[in-house]
Amino acid sequence: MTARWPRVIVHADMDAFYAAVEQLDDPTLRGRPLLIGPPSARGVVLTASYEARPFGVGSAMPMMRARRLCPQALVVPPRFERYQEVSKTIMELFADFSPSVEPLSLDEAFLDMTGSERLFGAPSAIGRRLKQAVRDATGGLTVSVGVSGTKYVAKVASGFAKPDGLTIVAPADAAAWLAPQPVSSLWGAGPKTAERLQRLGLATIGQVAAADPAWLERELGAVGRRFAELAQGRDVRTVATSREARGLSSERTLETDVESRAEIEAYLRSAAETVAQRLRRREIRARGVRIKLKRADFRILTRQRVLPAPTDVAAELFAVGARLLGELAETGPFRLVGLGAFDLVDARAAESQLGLDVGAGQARRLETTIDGVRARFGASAVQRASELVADRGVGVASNLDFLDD
DNA sequence: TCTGGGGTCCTGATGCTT
DNA sequence: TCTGAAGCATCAGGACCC
Repeated sequence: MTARWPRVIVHADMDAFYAAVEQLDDPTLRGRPLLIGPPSARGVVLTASYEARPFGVGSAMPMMRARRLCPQALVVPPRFERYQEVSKTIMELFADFSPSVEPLSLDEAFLDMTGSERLFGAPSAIGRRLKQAVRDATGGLTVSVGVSGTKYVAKVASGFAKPDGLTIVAPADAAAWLAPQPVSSLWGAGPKTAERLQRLGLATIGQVAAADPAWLERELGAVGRRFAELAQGRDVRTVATSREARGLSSERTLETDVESRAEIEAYLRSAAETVAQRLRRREIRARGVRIKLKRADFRILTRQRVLPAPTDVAAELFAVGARLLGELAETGPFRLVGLGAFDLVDARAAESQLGLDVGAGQARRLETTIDGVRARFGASAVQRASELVADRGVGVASNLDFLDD
């Protein structure tokens, strides 16, 4: 019997999630190489099924290249609503195991299982039960699970024996277990940073652990200090059940590059509508707008501006976006156009700040019409009201009872 | 052999205020 | 009134993650 761990952190990561869901829903796809992703010429692979991976195909690979490497693979367009539905089932199941669940994406989450040994057994038993529960609840999907004393080690462990893996790393063994892993396994070390570490003579996590943390910080900045801690198996981050969104954006890679100002504006307008709708759905507003353009040579340009007042109105987001575009000296052609909102604030807090409370029953009290709203709250409120109408598919905007929800 | 979309965090430059 | 330092906010870009 091992000594009781100070913390028991589980990282659960579904195997080839999108592809696995497609194979679950359509038995004729089982055992076949699948590429989940848009069939467009400029798309990339979102997920490759395990049958496709031996051909050298993986996530983020350009679809055209993946199809050349694995011509027999079937390209399946993603069905995000379905993945969200399955994800909801899985996350609800995780909540039965622990009140402290932190979803990282549709297909992975951390669970803090500290203190649950009496109920679920030792860490290995927790892992086995979780895997079986996912299989039962989804009708056969597999999940890889890592269990350790910190988020970082649990995460590396879950990726250690994919697919359908279960890796347990006792906190006392964490540093030794991490030591032979490549530096690319460090959280926050992508290709660029891994290469920098290599140039510094550090190829494994053990070598990072043995390096002087002050030197690492001098060489790499804040990341260096973090790497030193992670490499020694130290990670004080807790499982966070809720996180406030910091920004929200919509962007699109175009089938062909665009140069005309009018065309770029049309894409900005559409992105502004998407962003505004999502802001309203979450009852938040943006205090800043950012536009993003990617040139044909892949150089990314961004321009941002802080707004005089928080907004969730598409027309206002677009107006600022168009102004930023107008101030830009670069002319394109551009392959991607996007618009984002940042510095998000709670809608009700923003409303009370502005005296623009059209959301909470006030509209009905006024027995309101659009003109009434305009007189009382100004044109921006009218604009917001009409966008709310559009959101809900209501044809006539004269009665604003629908605002009271 | 061509490179997505939606996010987060960090860094360095710059400008404003105290 | 001028100057410099410090602190802060803003901005643009880079890197990373799933």
